[in-house]
Amino acid sequence: MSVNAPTLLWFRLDLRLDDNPAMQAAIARGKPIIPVFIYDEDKDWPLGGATRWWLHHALADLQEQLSCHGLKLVLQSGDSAEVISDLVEKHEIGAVFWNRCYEPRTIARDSAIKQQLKSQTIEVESFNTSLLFEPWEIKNKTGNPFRVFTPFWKHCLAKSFPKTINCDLGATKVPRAWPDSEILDDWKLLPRISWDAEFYKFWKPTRKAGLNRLRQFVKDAVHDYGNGRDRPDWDGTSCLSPYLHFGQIGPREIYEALLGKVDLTKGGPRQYLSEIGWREFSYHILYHFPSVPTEPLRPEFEHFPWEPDDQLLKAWQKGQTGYPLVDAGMRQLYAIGWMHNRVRMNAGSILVKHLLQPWQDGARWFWDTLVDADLASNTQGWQWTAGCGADGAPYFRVFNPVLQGQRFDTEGDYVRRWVPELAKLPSQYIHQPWEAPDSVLAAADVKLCKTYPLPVVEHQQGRRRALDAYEKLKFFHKDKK
DNA sequence: GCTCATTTGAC
DNA sequence: TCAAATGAG
Repeated sequence: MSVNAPTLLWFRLDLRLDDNPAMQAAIARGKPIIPVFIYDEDKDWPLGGATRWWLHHALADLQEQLSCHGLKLVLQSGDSAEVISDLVEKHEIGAVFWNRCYEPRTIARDSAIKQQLKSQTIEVESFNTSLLFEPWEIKNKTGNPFRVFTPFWKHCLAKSFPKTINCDLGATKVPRAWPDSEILDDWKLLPRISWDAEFYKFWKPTRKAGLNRLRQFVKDAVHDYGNGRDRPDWDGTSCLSPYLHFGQIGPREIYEALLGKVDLTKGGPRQYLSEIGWREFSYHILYHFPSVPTEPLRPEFEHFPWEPDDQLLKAWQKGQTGYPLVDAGMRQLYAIGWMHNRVRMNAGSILVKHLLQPWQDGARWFWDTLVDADLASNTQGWQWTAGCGADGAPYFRVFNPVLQGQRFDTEGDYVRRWVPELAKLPSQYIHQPWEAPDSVLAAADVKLCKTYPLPVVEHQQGRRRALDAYEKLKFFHKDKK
């Protein structure tokens, strides 16, 4: 091996140069650095349209940042193990560093790659930059993983939080010869039909924009996060989820941005930090129970009497359920690749409870359409909604989308923004157009069943049916025992 | 085994 | 006020 055997720096869901321990290790090694990103499509969870869009821009942004230090981002597509072994051989790589991912298949793949490289006596090391705490570090007193959020997070809060990693980017060394790179545009991550126009209005998928958003959020919204996070008609959430997913911003950076500026022990800031905690918890669960993306964590739910129905699923996907709050959310999702969390809970609840559609179908749709589609968080969210996961909502809690709308979108501005055919309805009726007198409907140009549907399932009836289904499950469970 | 506590609600 | 299962200690 030559004395200057370069370091291969393998980028994955850590698309930033700061607070990047693999990067810092590569710099510290003192050899030329070859950054690479491998487009290796997962067979079970291929990237959805929205995440492909985000990834394209995140990679372009990373290319630009690397070029400031004379570095390139080598793009290769194909099987990760093959691409890496090919690069290692052709470019006499001396070390391979990366930051860890935690999806079950990725763990298996990366472990195999690590072993292979070790057997070739190549230096190889992986690091943590995506989580505050490694999933295997957190255990309850019996040595088992937590299954309930509150004790999990209390346990975490009692530990000292990790600091960001300083990267000495001025000290990077550039290789004499660069490996061939594919062209980002050739990966065709951007949509062919331009359905993404609204994406550009709402998002700036660069690290710098994410940092700006973070700074703004810490300055303004985090103080009233307790109320703001529940209002889809306000701008009260951080909107950092896609940046977090792709690692353009890390949780350590968020923690540090809050530290010293706000009191993290109470109020909005404490609540916001606990949302970062839910992200940690989701990864904890995914790591310890790797089948959760497709299987309910509570085994009795395998026998839940779902009633899969393509028409109902499609009505939900298109935002045609007849419940304005839910439809607004589903259309917001399709338009900008994101939905307010309060509305995600309501949209999920309607699909799973009122419509009796399997939560996995909802999770798949979210996976395809969300810019922040994240296996751990998406899975956790849907299992929570369906009541079949860790720390799930009690089954008898069925959201009433009308009351939720009236409570959290009080004037109906959110509905007006995303369901324009209801825009002229007065606030009193906007969450329940079927209750409006004919004269009000006429004045608002709403023709029920024509311009906007009646609820696909009436609330009381849907609620009753869901509760009955859960009730059956309970008996089945007791019989088995 | 006993006690304590529990993200997001509404009939 | 209600509900009530279950994890954690």
